[in-house]
Amino acid sequence: MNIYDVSEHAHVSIATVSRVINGNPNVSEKTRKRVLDVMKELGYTPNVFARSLGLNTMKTIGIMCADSSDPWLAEAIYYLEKELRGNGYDSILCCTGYLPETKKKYLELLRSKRVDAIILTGSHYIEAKPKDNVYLLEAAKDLPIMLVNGQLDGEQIYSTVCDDHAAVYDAALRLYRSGRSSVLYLYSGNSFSNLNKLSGYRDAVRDAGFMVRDELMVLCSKDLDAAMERLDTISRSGVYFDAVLASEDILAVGAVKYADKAGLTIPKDLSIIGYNNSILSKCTTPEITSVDNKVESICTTTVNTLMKVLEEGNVPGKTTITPELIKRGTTNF
Amino acid sequence: MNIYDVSEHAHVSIATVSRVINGNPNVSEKTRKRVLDVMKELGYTPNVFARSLGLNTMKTIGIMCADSSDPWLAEAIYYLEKELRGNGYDSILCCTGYLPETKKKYLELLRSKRVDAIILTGSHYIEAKPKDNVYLLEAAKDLPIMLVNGQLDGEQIYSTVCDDHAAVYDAALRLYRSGRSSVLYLYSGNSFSNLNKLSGYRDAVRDAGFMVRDELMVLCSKDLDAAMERLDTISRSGVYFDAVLASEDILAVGAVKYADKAGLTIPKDLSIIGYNNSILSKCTTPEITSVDNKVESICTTTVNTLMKVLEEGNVPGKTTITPELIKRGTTNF
DNA sequence: TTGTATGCGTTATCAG
DNA sequence: CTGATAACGCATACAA
Repeated sequence: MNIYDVSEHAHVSIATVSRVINGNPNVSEKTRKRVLDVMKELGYTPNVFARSLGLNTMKTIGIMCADSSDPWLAEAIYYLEKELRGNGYDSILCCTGYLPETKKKYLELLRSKRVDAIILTGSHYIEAKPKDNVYLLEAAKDLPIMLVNGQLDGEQIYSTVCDDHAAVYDAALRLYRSGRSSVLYLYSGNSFSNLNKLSGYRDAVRDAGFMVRDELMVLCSKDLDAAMERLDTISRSGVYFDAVLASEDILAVGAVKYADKAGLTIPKDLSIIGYNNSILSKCTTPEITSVDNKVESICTTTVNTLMKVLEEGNVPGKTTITPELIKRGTTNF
Repeated sequence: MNIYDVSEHAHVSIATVSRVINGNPNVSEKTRKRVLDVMKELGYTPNVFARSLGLNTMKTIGIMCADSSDPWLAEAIYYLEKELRGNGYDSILCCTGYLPETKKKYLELLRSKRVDAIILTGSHYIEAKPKDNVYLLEAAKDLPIMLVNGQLDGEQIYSTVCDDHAAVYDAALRLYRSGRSSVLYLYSGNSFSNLNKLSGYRDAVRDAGFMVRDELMVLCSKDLDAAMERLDTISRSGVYFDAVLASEDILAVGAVKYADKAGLTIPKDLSIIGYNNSILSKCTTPEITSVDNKVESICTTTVNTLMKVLEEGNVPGKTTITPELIKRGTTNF
């Protein structure tokens, strides 16, 4: 069942059939109707492979992420896919894990599939050392590279980021202003985004007139129990803190559980702020004040930018989205 | 940069280059090496579009789900993608939402992309009325249809399901055996899976020697606050219950919040069991006893089955996975 | 408005 | 072991 069959049945050439398929206006209404009828009658569907070969594109975007089951990434993927499909593009999903070599390997793989662009979802794709990002600059010579919550300067590389520094700065400052004297910052890694957040925390501590203390900046694996135990250990070791600011909601949940266990009242004895405004922040009692980093905005912006890029339009290399602090029960402001 | 360029540089025919690419053994070691060297030197990558056209397959599977940001579905997608990629297949993601028409539309869309098979993820794809599933039977004439946690009999349709009936039956019975007299069943819809669960609940109530009462089977939207308020309303209306069995963890979280609000002690005054054993079940205090329905097993089984199907192997149309009750703090057994 | 002819980059079937 | 050549199904430049 191909374009030839249709052309025969409709008594026209394949060129005309092709024109009908592609909505070319240079077809008389009469023949157009006849061809459409035949197509329906035969149940004809154009062969995308043949079309792709000629046009050298399949209208497909590669979406890379470390782990699509991570709540934030899952939500991002949801919006990206929806938005891309709305623009007539398919999405090939590719979960790369967190290892640099595999990220690189999968990027190559997607590239060999001739996708029209690649979206790197999440802040884990930008490494601290510039040389570790060279492969992205290299790839961007062939196709547009879109960064969701990550930033890198380069030709054909487009970043849409949430202003994490400002968000954490603001959150920390509010804690101090509400009477807290010792805000512990709990974070889960050294990604681009995490480094920004940490720097926001540092600046806030200084601007609030306090000392930045190493023992109050705590690295911890992205796990509820780990966070809880970490805080417990720190407290027992004699370090005092009356607020926890976390780089992820799950760590903030850990903080709530720690408070429960230690018999602390929230927010009186311990204030807590999470990050991402995910469903997790609503599962605890009290519910967790959390930074909403606007996944949906970031993703729709990314896709809109990409569409403009693919239409050869001129677009900025970086767009910044402003986060918002959602106040709930773990803070007293 | 194509196979002709390589053939010229290597002084062989394109047939030989093609043989090298595809690992055909009928090539002398010497020429193979020469060709490989040239390919590397030129940075040649085979054009997947041309290859697809010839072979009439792109080694790509369509993954449909209602909403990839739903935690259970997100996890399923993660495992499916990983497993498929391990077998050399790409995954095209397609979020269809919950409306029958759009599900149908997107199925057709994926079909027109000539994917090698379609995986329907989640129990929302099987409708109660047989006629509403006819389109799946129709599609299955062209390609394998895999159901993840849904069941439908038909040629080229393969189901991998969790025994939800048994899981809920078992959970409810344990509640009664632990001294509960009035177990409220809270559920969020009438999908295939939900109907199975409900029937498991009913059977357990009877087998425990109690009456099945309509007011204890409560339909509620899949939302934390909705669940909490629903329970509150029911309780105020004079209906007594000392246990809540939920069809989703999020509803169980709502039950925990209800207990907090109503001043009930968990599990003494109110026992709670959730479903899915998701991260949500660990966020509350106490943590929620929940049914683990083995997402990973279901997904790897699905992909393994699919691979056998694509190799023309003989495989069963239905595989059942046994769930497991994970005991935590919201029950006293 | 319609038709003819050609190219897109492979794979696979033959013949050597 | 290697090479020539015909599909694969479509889009499009050019001709009519």
